[in-house]
Amino acid sequence: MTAEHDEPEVATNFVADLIEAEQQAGAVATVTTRFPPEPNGYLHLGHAKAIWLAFGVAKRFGGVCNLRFDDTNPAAEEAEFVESIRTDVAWLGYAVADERVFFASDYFEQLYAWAEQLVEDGKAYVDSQTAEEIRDNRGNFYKPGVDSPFRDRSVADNLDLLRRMKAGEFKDGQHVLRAKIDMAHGNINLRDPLMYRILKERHHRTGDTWCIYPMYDYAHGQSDAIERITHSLCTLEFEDHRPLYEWFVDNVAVPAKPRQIEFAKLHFTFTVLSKRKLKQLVAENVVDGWDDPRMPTISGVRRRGYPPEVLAELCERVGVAKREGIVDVALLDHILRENLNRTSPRAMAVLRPLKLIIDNLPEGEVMHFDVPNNPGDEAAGTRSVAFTRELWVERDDFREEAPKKWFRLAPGKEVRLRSACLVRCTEVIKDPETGEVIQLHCTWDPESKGGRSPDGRKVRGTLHWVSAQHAVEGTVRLFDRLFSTENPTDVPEGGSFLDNINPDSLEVLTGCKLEASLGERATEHGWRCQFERLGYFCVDLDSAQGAPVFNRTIGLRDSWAKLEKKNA
RNA sequence: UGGGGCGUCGGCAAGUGGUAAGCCAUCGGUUUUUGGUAUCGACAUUCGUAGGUUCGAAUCCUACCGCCCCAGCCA
Repeated sequence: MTAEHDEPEVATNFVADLIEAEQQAGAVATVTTRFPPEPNGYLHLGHAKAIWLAFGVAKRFGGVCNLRFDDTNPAAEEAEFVESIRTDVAWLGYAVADERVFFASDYFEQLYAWAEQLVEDGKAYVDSQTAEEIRDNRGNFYKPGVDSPFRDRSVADNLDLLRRMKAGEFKDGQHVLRAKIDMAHGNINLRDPLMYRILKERHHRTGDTWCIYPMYDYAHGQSDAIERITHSLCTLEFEDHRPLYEWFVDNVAVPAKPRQIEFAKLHFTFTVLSKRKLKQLVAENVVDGWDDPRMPTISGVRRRGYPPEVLAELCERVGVAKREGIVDVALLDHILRENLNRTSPRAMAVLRPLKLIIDNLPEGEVMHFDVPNNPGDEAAGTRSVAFTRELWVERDDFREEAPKKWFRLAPGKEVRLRSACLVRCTEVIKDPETGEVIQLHCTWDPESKGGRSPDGRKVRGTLHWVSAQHAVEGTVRLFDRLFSTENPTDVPEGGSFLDNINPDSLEVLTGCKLEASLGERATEHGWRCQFERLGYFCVDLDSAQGAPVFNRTIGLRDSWAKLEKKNA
């Protein structure tokens, strides 16, 4: 047991390898990256990967990472999203200093000055075709584009027009500024891409100062250069934009030359991760908002009870590559459970209560048992739990006719009540009308206090329980995956991904019986624990004093359910 | 009929000329007062296919096949 503490291996990836190679090749500036969200929606698991990569790679090489809002389209963006994004990034564990938070809109003035320069250099022109004409003349995959009739305007005319565009003399769509590159280029992005469009739209930060706004391709690389970004990481669909990114950086007098590197997005089975679709789920009330615990948004998983470290661990294990793949959500589930098992204190709660009476225990007698808070972690200590004649146990833990390998309660069967004692079922009371089992009678073995088997007899079933007299009532929400098919977007002609919604993704249980200690947590929103034998839960935002509400983050692995299903 | 990418186990993913890591899933065993956890074992004679170079190829060459992205005044 000597110093075998190897630093936890940090998995490598092609981006890190690339930077390392650059550093070994010689003088490199401090690695600077950026996470550039557009403030037009909430962040989701896909963004978590981009954040983890951008911030992670910067940290790994002793550099920094900026948070830059790519707010070049006032028609879609709102300050509300700026706030939610900042909250989410911070929650993920990346404290971004205020002086590292930027906005593309901070650079509007500079970007415009460079645009005039490009015009003066004869490398940009004002096009006055209609949107439709521009589209038609752009050609397509098979047909080269056609030069705009305005392509050869004089520098003076272009400058004049551009200034008047900026001054607000024209209507939306009347003119655009385009880079003069090559209308016949195989890469359509280089067929004289638009740099500016007229948009008489109030911007969430610059207000009405501007009525022309730069397009992504023109703004992004230049913003990177201004911030001295060395490595501009983005997803694969921007690969064909790289030549354009480089064209601008080469033709504008920027102070530095950033490098764009693309990686594959994250995808999960049984999940949808596109802003458009997530927006649709919210808009059509399929879920209860962006932070619905079933949503794959950062705010959703936060409310669901995910610790932020789980997402970083996930990214670490999935890796970074250029291959577009779909990660099995089971991996996420596994990492989640692994974290929660290690960190969650245990408690007992009965979700679907059934009364159990111990006949040979006097009424009014209260015993207290010491229960470990985490059997895997002695340092977590123990707590005292009250035990009485009348208890609540889980309905699912009783079967009138025990199937093969059933270790739980059944007439005549003996089970262990966790940390308390052994009891044997002696009588089953049913509702004479409905036949429903409403109460169980048992006798306990006083020799088995603490749950030990006094004579070594095998008792394979162990049940969780709550003293009826001490129980606190609460609501528990059970979540299942939002979609019932592995690839929700794979739908037949005319179908919608909404057709694959799992109708049973939410189950709300009221009147659950919680161990007394749980009642004291009702206002500790986000507090996590394990309900023994059931899963990991956390206190929901809706929880209040006297009316606790718990969310099930994820269930425990259930090999009995699996066995039973297999035998069915 | 264009341009840009990608193809290694069911799913991720290492490997960059010396004879296929790891993780998840799956299956089986052990331990167990959570049918949980932990732990042990099984799981690619083969790297999209076909040729070629080489003593030796997932790695180099050639051809072919398959999949993804691009035709917003979105990012």
